[in-house]
Amino acid sequence: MNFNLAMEKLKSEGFKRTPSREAILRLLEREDRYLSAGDVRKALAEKHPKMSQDTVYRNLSSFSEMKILEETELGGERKFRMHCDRHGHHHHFICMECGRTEKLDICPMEQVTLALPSFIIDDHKFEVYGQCPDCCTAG
Amino acid sequence: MNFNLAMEKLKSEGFKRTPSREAILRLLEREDRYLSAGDVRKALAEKHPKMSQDTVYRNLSSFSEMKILEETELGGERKFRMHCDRHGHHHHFICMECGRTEKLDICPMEQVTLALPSFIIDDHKFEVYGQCPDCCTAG
DNA sequence: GAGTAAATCGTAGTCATTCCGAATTGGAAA
DNA sequence: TTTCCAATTCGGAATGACTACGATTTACTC
Repeated sequence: MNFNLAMEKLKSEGFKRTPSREAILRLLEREDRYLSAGDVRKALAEKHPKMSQDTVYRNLSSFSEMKILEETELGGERKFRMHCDRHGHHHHFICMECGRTEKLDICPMEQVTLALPSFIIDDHKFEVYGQCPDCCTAG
Repeated sequence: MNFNLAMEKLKSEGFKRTPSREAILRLLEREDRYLSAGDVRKALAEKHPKMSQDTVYRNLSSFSEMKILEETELGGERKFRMHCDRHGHHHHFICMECGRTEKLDICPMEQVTLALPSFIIDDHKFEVYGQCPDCCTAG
């Protein structure tokens, strides 16, 4: 998803267009990796010094609920990135050095649903952690 | 892993046998599902009212480090369960109602390592969330 | 049984996140 | 364009999980 699509989605869901929301979404579009609320605040501190934490947290949660963002929980923090909606269902490799993500199309959920016939399955999480090629050589 | 094996492991790593550690490990053996530090404190409150949070957190972390426990992060909390060491590498289905877990032998990591030849892969997480058969009918 | 390092206690501190009342503002309606 | 109001934001306080730390107690060795 890109910035313009995200703004359309916001409008269609009855949300207002505010400078805070524009700045947060522009940042996430540019970074293309998982950022925490704190990361967002730091990155916007210069151009938006008065943006409160409440605003950052509330908007990130809203965006995540309406699927503009993808969300995960890592190292005791909630982290967010732009939703990859050009592709179907997918997961990510996450570089623990730089935060870079790599899309993975592999998902074993078909086998899981077959293996658990009497269970209701609502959700799942599949994430791979390590170092990306850039950080392998750098470290 | 069971209580006795866990106590052996503690001894072999030079840890002392204390009433706190016994109580925590007995509880986790009995429950056989993911518990948070808070869950542990509540469950032990009657018989061990003076056990401090420091003791609970420190011991859960130690046990996790030495692979007596398995650990995950769920709903903003660290959760722990006895390590399933009779079986090889595995993952879990986790019931969001009662916390019951079901072992999954399915894991797609071979395909992932093939798909990411120039990445260093250190770890991964694969969890499935939903309702177990008991909670399906109850809910 | 005495000595010592480990473990625990009680409490205070940290950090991410949420809550809340007051002030501001985007955007529809007049 | 101006008015208006619910949505949004701000600032700061509150919450909750987790960690840190000095003082005290305890498990284990000799």
